[in-house]
Amino acid sequence: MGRRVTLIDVARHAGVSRTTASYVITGTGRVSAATRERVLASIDTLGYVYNEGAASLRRKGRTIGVVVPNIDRPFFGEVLIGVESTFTESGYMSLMVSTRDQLDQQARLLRMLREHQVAALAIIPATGSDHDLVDDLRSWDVPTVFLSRYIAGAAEPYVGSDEVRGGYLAAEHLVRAHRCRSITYLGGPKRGVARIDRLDGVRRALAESRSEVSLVDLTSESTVEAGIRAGQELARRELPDGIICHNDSIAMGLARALFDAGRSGATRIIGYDDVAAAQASVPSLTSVATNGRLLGETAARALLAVISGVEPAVRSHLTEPRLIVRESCGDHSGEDAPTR
Amino acid sequence: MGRRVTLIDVARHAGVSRTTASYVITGTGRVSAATRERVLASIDTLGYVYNEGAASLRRKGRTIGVVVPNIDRPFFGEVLIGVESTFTESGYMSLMVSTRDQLDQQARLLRMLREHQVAALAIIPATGSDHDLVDDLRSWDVPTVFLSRYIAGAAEPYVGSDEVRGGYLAAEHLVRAHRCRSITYLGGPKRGVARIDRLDGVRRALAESRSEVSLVDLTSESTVEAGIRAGQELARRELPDGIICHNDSIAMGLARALFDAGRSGATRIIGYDDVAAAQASVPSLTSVATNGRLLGETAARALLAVISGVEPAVRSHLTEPRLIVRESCGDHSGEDAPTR
DNA sequence: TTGTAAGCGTTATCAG
DNA sequence: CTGATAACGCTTACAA
Repeated sequence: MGRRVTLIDVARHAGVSRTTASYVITGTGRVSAATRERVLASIDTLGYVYNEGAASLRRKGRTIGVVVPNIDRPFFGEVLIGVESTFTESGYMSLMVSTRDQLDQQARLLRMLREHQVAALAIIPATGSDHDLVDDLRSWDVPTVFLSRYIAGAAEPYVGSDEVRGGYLAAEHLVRAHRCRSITYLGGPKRGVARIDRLDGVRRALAESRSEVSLVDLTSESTVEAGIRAGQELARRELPDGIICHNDSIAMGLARALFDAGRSGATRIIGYDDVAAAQASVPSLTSVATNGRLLGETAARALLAVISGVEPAVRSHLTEPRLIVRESCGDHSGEDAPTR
Repeated sequence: MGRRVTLIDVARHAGVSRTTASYVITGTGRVSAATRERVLASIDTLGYVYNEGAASLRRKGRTIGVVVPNIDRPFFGEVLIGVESTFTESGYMSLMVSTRDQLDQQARLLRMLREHQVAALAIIPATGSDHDLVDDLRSWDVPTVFLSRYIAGAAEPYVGSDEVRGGYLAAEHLVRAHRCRSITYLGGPKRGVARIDRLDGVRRALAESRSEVSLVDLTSESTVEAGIRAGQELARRELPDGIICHNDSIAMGLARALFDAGRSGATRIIGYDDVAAAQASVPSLTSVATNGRLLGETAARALLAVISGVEPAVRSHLTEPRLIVRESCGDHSGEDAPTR
């Protein structure tokens, strides 16, 4: 197990200076084709591998911090795919951490990322993150983008889907196509911005419809289990005409609970995110598609643009959600009056 | 925007040498309580942040490479949660990359990880990885563990669930509890080791049962869509008594397609991995639970043990899968003869 | 208990 | 086009 092969070894072996060797590796300086060949050959025979860490001591590093609440939530998984693939394609690596949606974890992990000198940061902030987080990141002074969740009242760069529009699309469909007169929004963290914005969109849609529509607002965790519990609860009372769920997991749990209660089809269900499983569920899930992967790619590209100096500051993007209509929101074959 | 604050600044400000400052930060040397306080105070007022990169130039680094085929497959997501949380708890950070299950991508990303001097490597190898990969990693000489997939014929450290046992459990249930006489194994990459092992277990179960049971072996992608297509195909012919799917996504797609064909309940379905959505699907999915999260934690711990010198070599682990019986494999209320 | 000094492997500046 | 030489920020014998 010999010593590590360093640039100096390569240089010696090729009969050039360290500088020249460095030039051919980074492609920076002007080097004659002949010497380049020689150096490349030496690298190969010596089995030299570039030391990114050492290099980062001088130039800017090539690792990027990626902060997510839960890697295993399907939607975040999609986002991560977009982020990671975009970065690695450009030669950057992603230091991914998952906060479990807890503020103390988030603080700890951000500190670690900082110590690792990440060149930029993409963050889906833990629910409850406030201006303290923004201040922290500002003082840190590294290009940052908020992804999928933003901090209320902070004008930081943000890439996400238009939540207001998403809520609007769902509610408008329930009211217009299905003549719903009572709607429940189910799930999500109480004060989450996504939730608030979507409810905003829902209310807007209700206001536009000229009929009286009642709106009930229920919070819950964003899991299948929570959806099941909520469904069991709801099934005991009179069901609303339509239920908009904070995500597809909740929606699937809800649908299952209603099925168990013998009330499948008794209300219209719309999910959110349109994850892969949505089309396979029975009934197949109508859902607001947000294209997490695209979101991730967009965020990554925005960061790369400022890292490479193309842009002076990170640009915000709001993507347009689409409503994917399937079976869970009721019959589309003809009229569809509420079956109260 | 001032210069970076370095250890030297801290030392000066606290009126000690760089060494002493370093000692209090790393907790390495013996420092008087008084000076420690002074240094800590200086760190705080100066806003010093430790430079992990610079430190790694001397001592071993604290980043670990994590290679996955697809971050967004639910099961891998679970595994990643386990890996990541275990590492960050011990102060290590995970450099995660996703190969899209392609060998060339995998090679490229491994090279990048190597240049980043990762202290260890956890890898779910891309399908088709062979001894070349093993050789590459061996020459690299960094503690490595194969996770969830191993390389056929290589005795490298491996943490995964007992696939043979998993296949056995599924088949045994179909044969014993449901008296199935024809079984199909559906999905997975043609020459994947998991697939081969599970089929092995299936055959073992069939051999143990004293009755003639036929086995059909169908490959497919591991997605919901592929499951749907396979289901449409299968529904056209005579269905087997039971179908064991390579994962839950396939199983859900399959169940949906059979439902659409009006043949729900016409066969018994068993999934694999027991992801969160399995319990919510209609019918709820019987599945072989592999506890991906535990797998990830185990692999991470095995690596940490050798990094920290507690163990001389990475230890392999095989975890025991469990069969979670739900509705999709048929009625358990009484007798259950095949309904041919 | 604290300080001195020699690296770690690369990049950047500035002459040749 | 090529080569010295000085950083970069930290760890770690070894000496005091």
